[in-house]
Amino acid sequence: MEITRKAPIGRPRGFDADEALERAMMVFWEQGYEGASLTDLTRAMGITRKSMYAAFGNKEELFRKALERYTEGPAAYAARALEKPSAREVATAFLAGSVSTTTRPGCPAGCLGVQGSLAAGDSGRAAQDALIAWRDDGRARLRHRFQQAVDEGDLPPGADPELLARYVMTVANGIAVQAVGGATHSELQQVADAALRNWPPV
Amino acid sequence: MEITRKAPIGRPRGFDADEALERAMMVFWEQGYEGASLTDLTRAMGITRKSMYAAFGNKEELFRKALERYTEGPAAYAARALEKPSAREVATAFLAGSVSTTTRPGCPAGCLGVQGSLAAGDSGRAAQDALIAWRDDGRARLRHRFQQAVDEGDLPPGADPELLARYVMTVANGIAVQAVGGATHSELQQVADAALRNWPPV
DNA sequence: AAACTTAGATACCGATCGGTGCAGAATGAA
DNA sequence: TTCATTCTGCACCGATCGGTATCTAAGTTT
Repeated sequence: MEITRKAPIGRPRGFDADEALERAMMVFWEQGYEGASLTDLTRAMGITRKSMYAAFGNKEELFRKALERYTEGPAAYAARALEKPSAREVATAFLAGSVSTTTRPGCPAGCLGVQGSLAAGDSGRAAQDALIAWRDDGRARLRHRFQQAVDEGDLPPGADPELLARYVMTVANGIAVQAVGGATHSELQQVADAALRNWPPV
Repeated sequence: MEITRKAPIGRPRGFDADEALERAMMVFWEQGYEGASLTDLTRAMGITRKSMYAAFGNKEELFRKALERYTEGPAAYAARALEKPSAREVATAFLAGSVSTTTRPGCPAGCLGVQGSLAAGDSGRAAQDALIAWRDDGRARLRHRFQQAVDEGDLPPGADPELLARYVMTVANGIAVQAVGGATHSELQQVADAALRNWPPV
């Protein structure tokens, strides 16, 4: 029972799947799910349609994998923020990360988790639902973290973790919208600072 | 030189153009520019493609007219908010209006001015630009109003109208995103309250 | 070498996209 | 009535959509 599944017989893949997924993520980030055509995607990935289907399944699965990659890459600031020692630092790091990620040079403006999740035709409904679930998940993690802060006495007993999580997420979503409209890093960081000037907002 | 252009000869229009535009606005509101197909639009408007083209030009012009109608209808809260006597009331009314409009029963969730303006394929770029300009215009009006408040002594001399306008707009944009994700009126009103708990956020 | 799998290129599928052309009926002004 | 215009309805345009088929070439296993 040796585990010798090193190479699965046949000609090996001639492209770097991670690299290709990264490129696809950027296209989805900029154009959204419906706005990104297979022609756009495969051209950016440097592979043919057939190779894409063989490697990733179909457009929807490619999008889901791109979203995962986005979560672990550009959006990793969220997970890092949750590990900060105080609720104030969590909120501060979360918004600062959202500002940086939505205005990073060389990357599309805005947030992949927000792009294309607002309006959708029939073909984009599944992707839209996936993104709403993605944001809900992020909000739930913030809520749990703030609940923990209340339990630890870091936040006052009257603080409402649900409200605080929604508040932080709302500001972050607004920042993503502003970024697409051309707002700069420093402009949005000022907004983030203003949003947290009295924390918690009770 | 009499102005007798009452009826322009020929068979008169057999449908109410305002009513049709209202229906089109709702479709764009829900599905965005690219997500709304001509089939969706004309079915909702109750007219044929030909009639739509004769009355409104093309899809893009229809969208622009729908956006105007949105501004004067569901989004009229913005203009009303600007007339409030103090900056605090302006901000409060603006956010309350955005909460109500993005969660109004019988209307699509979210804001037409934000839907479909984040991600776009090639065919939606013009509409995307129009929406970004629309939001910029709203932000400029807020900025002027807050500048006036500073001039009048309603806001402290150190207050930054630019920042305040962007802050309010950012929260409103975030509220629109949250509404599409299913947030309720009361949840979002709590967020709006939290955002304005210390005003101005200096 | 045989078996197997993938790559690249190209053409194609049915469906839908935004937008038109056409036919025939309807309506009002001249 | 005559003429002009718009109505409805339907078929149609070229282009693009997501996805597939088919070919040959290439590389890695057994």
